[in-house]
Amino acid sequence: MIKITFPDGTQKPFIEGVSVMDVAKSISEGLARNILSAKFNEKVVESSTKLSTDGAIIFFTWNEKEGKVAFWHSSAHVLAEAIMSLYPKTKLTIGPSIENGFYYDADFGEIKLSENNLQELESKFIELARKKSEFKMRTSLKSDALDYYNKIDNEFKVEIINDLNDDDITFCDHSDFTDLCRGGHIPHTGLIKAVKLTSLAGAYWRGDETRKQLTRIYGISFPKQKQLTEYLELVEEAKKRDHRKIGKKLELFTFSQKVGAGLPLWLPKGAALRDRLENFLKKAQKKAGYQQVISPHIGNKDLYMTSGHFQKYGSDSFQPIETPADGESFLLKPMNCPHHCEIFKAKPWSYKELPVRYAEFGTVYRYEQSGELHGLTRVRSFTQDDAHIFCKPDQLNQEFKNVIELVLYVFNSLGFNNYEAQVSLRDKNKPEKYIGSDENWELAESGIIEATKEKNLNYKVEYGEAAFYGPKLDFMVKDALGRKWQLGTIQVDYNLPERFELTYKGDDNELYRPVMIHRAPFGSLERFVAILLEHSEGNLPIWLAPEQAIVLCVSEKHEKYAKKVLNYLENNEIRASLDSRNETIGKKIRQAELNKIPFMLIIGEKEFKSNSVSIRKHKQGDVGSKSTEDLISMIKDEVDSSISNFNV
RNA sequence: GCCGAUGUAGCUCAGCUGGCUAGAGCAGCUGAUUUGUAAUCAGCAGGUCGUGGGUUCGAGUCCCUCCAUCGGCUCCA
Repeated sequence: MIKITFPDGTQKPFIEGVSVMDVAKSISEGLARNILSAKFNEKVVESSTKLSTDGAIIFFTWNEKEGKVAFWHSSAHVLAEAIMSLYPKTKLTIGPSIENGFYYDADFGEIKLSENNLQELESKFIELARKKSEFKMRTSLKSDALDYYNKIDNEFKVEIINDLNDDDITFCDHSDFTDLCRGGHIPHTGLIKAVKLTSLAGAYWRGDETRKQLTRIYGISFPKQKQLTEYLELVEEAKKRDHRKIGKKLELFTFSQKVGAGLPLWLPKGAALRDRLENFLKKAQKKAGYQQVISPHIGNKDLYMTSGHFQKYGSDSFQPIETPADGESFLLKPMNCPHHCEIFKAKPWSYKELPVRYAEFGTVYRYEQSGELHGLTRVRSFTQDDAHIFCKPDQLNQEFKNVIELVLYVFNSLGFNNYEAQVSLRDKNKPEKYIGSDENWELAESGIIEATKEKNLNYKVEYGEAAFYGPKLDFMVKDALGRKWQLGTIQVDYNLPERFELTYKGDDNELYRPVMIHRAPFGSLERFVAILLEHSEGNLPIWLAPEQAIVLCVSEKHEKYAKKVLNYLENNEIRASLDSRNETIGKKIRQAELNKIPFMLIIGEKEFKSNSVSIRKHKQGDVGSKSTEDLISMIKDEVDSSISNFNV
């Protein structure tokens, strides 16, 4: 007999060799029907796994993440089976579960798959799933596994197996299909009731651009048809939050083929919105001791040779601008730091004057790959809310923490509560990707980690994500479709000060090297506005809203009084407009609602006579009428309470 | 840059297997109406069908080039 402990602490004896599924059945038939995955002593097991020792068991259903992982991973197996049955010459590679669904990467050889083929794959998938084939794990010798894949000429699987350290290789069989696999499956294929193969994409083998491009099929599956329908509806809903749509509708920005891909054009309302964001940050930065500087949009190539950016990015970037003079060339500014370094160099510094904090809303230009452009989130011209702090090494920790404070203030003020903090360090195996000494890197990395810990930030570490001159603390936020984007960033840099030979004089009359912090709470205005629009669905906080109020008159007869009200609003610095068109009040309201204007002020005979306005709030409807004075204070109160102040 | 898809009026879309002067709704303009909390009615105007080439008696429709956009991959100072 073995003793099995359940999550609630109870223990039950079982005959040695009892299967995970049998244990589940002993609790209830219902659980047994719903179980998708299980862990025994912290290890993922199959439902068919036979247990032979004492231990703790946890079952997972669709409601748990682990259940979904097993479900989607198993779905990838069925997809692979469907692929092999329709395209027998395909070489399978890998097929993991992902955040929302799963994919399988395969080499289809000469066959060019298009989205039309997904339909038949989907039908085949369902046909195979309905067979209710059990997933069974099987162990094989490494040499046998290699023989098998060499025989069917699958160099990808051979490579995977060769990279495995284990002597025993595991396979997962279901029906007549087998695949190299680590394990973690649902009991049988029949549990997969609904599947949608969502898209087709090219993906490089092992994510390496220089290696073979495979065909990736993305899909998502569910235990119930209804869940699939709901999921697809959710995706449709999310698409409505797309900043590209909202931005167009609200007339914030546009693109022009003639101007060029990835070069956003800000329309008046969008430009004004940016202006408000800039002023908001400028105000906080002033309090935090930053000084605004301004640098040109181009810089001599030598500047970027000194910084190292040209060597690193020169060939993949906008090419230098040549002048009539011999050997003179300029680069479009791809970042502001070198300029700020030169600003710092404009005069000698005493340790008493540090830290120096230079801020600039600097527009930069980067030649992003054509396939990478994406609305406002990935563009070729964007404005960073950039600043560089030059400080003494012993000031670094405090300065870094102050910057975290500022970033969090920005995020909180704009309602980004679901950010992810990421410490991006270098990949020590690829020293060629970075500049500077190991010693400087160690200092910078430990500096970031220390300060981040002291601020009690929850963070995860990513290796190989650092900038080439230093490590970063990035703040990642998801868009409407769950894609992660880096917004705020704080970087510690010991290297550029060295390359630019920046110095300050210490109390011992010796010259010292300052440390540099690069930071941008928004990241870029473009990306920030994009994510802000997706999060708010275009319903911006009222202090940011392009239009805070609109006066709607019931008929043209009331235009004169309406103008008076508008005037009054404008004199009180409320952004407002008047809709006095010859249209019904219903239509004007509808349009104001669609334009997401927070306050709609309706004016007709009644209001004219009583010298009042009838107030309707966006998404809320009629909230009664008020005198114009009360209206102003009501709006002002709401504006004031929608923005918080930065306290140092 | 790579894989796949898409591109028709300012916007959202229709246009079957190639066949008369390319359609609709919204927006716009003109007129009627003077309106009370999410679309008043009528008329008018608006399109080199992304671009360039090709096949054909004939191309929005088929083929190729390029451009742009969308979903991914790679990249992201």
